[in-house]
Parts: sequence; C-alpha cells; structure tokens
Amino acid sequence: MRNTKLEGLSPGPTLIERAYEAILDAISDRRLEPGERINQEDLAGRLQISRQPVGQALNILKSQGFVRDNGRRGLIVAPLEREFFQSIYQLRGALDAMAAELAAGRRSDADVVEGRGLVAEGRRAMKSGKMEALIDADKRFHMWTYRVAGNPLLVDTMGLYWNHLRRAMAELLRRPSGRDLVWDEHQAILDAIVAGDADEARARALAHARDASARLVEAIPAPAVPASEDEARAERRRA
Amino acid sequence: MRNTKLEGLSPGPTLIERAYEAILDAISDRRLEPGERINQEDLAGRLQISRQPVGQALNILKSQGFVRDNGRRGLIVAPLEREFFQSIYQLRGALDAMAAELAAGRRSDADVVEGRGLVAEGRRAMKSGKMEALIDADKRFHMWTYRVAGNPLLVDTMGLYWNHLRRAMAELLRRPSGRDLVWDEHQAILDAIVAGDADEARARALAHARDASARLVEAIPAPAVPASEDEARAERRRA
DNA sequence: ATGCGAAAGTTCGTATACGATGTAAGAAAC
DNA sequence: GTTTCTTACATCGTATACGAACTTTCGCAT
Repeated sequence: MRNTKLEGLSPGPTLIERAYEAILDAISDRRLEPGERINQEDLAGRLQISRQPVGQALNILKSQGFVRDNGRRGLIVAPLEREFFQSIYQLRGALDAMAAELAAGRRSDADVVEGRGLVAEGRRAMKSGKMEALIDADKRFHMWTYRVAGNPLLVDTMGLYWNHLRRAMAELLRRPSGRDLVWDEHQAILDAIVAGDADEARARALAHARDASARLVEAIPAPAVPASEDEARAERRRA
Repeated sequence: MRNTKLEGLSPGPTLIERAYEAILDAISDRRLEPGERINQEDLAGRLQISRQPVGQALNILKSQGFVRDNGRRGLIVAPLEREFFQSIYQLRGALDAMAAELAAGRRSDADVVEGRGLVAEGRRAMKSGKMEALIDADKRFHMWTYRVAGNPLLVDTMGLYWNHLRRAMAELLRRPSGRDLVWDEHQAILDAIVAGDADEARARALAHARDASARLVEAIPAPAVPASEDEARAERRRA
C-alpha cells in the first residue's frame, strides 16, 4: 500500500533546498554565531556549490528572520534579542495552549504511545546531560502535540519558531536550574492530553510556556550582544 | 529629531523584493488564479526583468505557501483548499484572542482614535459595496489590533496569513449574507479594547474568528477546484 | 486510423559573467 | 604624523549561458 498514485515523483532536493537546510542548521545550533557576518562566496565554497543557490537560500532565511540585512554590507546572522524571543514565547503560549486543548480531544492510541515514549526519551536525555539531545527531545515533544492537534499549519509555523528557539536554548540549558521541572511540566501536559481533559491540557501548556519564557528571558543577556559592524571590522583588521 | 543615527541607509528595493510584492499582490487578489500554472519567463517578461529575480521571489513565495511545486512541471498558484483555510482560521482564532486581550491592556489614546476611524471606514466601505475596499478595511482593522497588542512578530505572521485569506475573501463577500454582522462584531471588539476589558475583548475576538471561519468554509467549494494538470494541458491545447 | 519512436520544444536549476556600490589600503600633501 | 585623495579590492544583485529532465509533436509502420 505504498504510493497508490505514483504520479508523485518529487524532483529531489535541489541545491537550494540543501543549502537552506545546511545553513539553517548551522544557524540554529550556533555554528554560525548570532551577529556574525555572512559571505555568500565563503558559504558557497564550503558547500562546494556556486553562489547562486546559496543566495537564494539566504533570501528565504531572510524572509524567515534568521538572517538580516546589514545595510549595504551584506547579511548577518540575526542577533539574539530579548524582545524577539518574548514575542515568540507570547505566540507560542497561545498556540501551545490551543494545540494541547485540541490534542486532548483527538489523541489516538498510537499517539498516546508515542507521547509517552517522547517523555521517557526526554527524561533519559536529561540524565545523560547531553545538551543537544535535551534540546532535541524538547522540540520533539512539542511537535508531537502540534501533530496530534491535527493542524498542519501549526506544525509548520511552530517548527520554524522552534528553530529560532533552539538558538537561545543552548544558553538556557547551560544552567541546570529547573531542568527537571521542564519534564515534569511536559509530563503534566501529556497526562492531561491522555486523559482527554482539554481544559487542564490548555492550562498546563500555557503555564509551561510562561515558565519557559521566564527562564529564557533571564538567560539572554539584556543588551543583546549586537556584534556590531565596528567589532566585525576590528576583527578583520586583526586577521 | 529625525534620524538621530543616520547610519541606516537602506539599499532600496531590489528587483527581487519588487517582484515578490508584485506577484504576491497578483496572487492575493486573484489576478493569478488558484491552481494556475506559473511560468518564470512569462512573469519576467511582464515585469520587464530577467528570470533571476523572479525565480528568487517565487522561492520565497513557495516557502510561504502561496505557490506550490507541481511535480517536475514547475509551480502552480496554491489552490484554494478548505482544510488549509480551516487551519488558518484555527490559528487566527487563538492569535486574535490573544491580540485583543493584550490590546485591551495597552491601547493608547491615539490607538483608540485610530481604531474608531478604522471601524467608521469599514462601515463606509460596506455601504459603498466595493469589495476591494471592504476586504482592505477588514484587514486593516485586524492589523490594528495586532499592532496595538505590541507584538511585532504577531504583526508579521498574521500579515502573511491575511494575504492568504484575501484570496478566499472575494468568494466570501460575494454573498452579502451577514456583511453588516462583520462590522458589528468589529465594533464589539473595539469597544471592549477601548474599555480595557481584556476578557471581553478576548471573547469577542474569538467569537468573531469562529463566525468568520464558518462563513468562509461554506463559501469555499467542497472539493476545492484543483485546476488539475489535465485541465491546464487542455487549456493550452485550446490556445 | 492507431500506436510507437525519435526529434524538437519547454522550462527549470545552476553556473558563470558583468556592473554597481561600498570598503580598505596606500600615496601624497600639509 | 595626520589627513585627504585615489586606486585597488570585496561583495552583492542581476543578466546571460548552459545542461538536464520532461512534454509534445510529427512521421512512420502496422
């Protein structure tokens, strides 16, 4: 029962798509630092392709807020700014609450199994202490709620936002304050969804988003490390 | 007191940006029909530029869901699909509710004046019967709530969604059923925001989104007019 | 007529080329 | 030694060129 209508041959990943993925990944896990200047030629060289697909990928990234115009001096990786992440968390609060509420009314048996697995995985990641795994498990749990909620647009939209959040997460999880708390809260959301208690699920999700927001906002240095043009210039002079 | 730090010279709209605006506009007001096939060369010719910036603009549009891959046969304007618009309205409900709630706690005197003006304008547009003006006024009122809510990301995100909605709106407003209702509901939201009653504002916004959703969903033909490849092919043959 | 196969035509992705604009470096004047 | 002018360099946006994959058309055989 696979490919019942096989007219659906996808044209395969183009260089643009691969460049997009590669660059977004690098930005998300901070191999490309916030505020760092971006050079098309350099990126193209590292990816072993021409500037063309790189430029197109960067344009998409720009429209999604991951990179930003830097006057006439090309692009920079979007700096980490408190207000921006507060904005994201505000939206996330509203959407997570909605997602949890919907999920409580729609979860299937398979969903429940998967959800429990994700929480277990998260707790394991927590014990392992590996930051990468922890961030990943966090995202995966929440993406699960969006999926179970049954709104594809929600999955796409929040998926993008989570790439933004990932950049700040590293900062956040560095301090172990309340790491356990996170997965207790996830557990509570899961339980409410499993129980089919929509109101409770909504309330728990909202509380979790608020807590996460508070934790994150204090983790981002207040004046937002702008990595200014002057700094960049100085750096170049040094080299 | 203008331009205190005048380092901010913007590089001016590039061809990519202008092409993006032009194409998005054409899609939004249905000069490019849902399901219609898109030809880079043709577009480039009409805009009097080369294929290059057109292709880049289309790539951004694709990432935003306004156009869609069509196998190996290039791109098509995204068809109007019931489920997609239901998804949008679901998100919009959550975000409009949040926006109204926040706006009720933050509106300034200037905001109030502007809001009243927008509602008045909307009622005028309604009487004039001009569809374009009506759709525009609708969007403008809601964008006002997002702005007053003070979350820039909300403005951007919903701004994009409204471009999607605009495509379906034409369909919707063709039937005058409950056209007056819309602006009564807007009035109620405005009043609650002006009064600073966050709970009431939230409730009104949520109700409005639900009503709008119901109206829209029944306005979109159920099987979504896919304007399939075969149709397109037939059309070409005719020409 | 109908089915098959080859050749021509479309259309896109990607590479390369070019020009404009801004930045950095070095020389000349004070 | 500092400042200003000029020349070289870097980098991006845009245009053009090319190749690959698919579609359509047209001729030929049945």
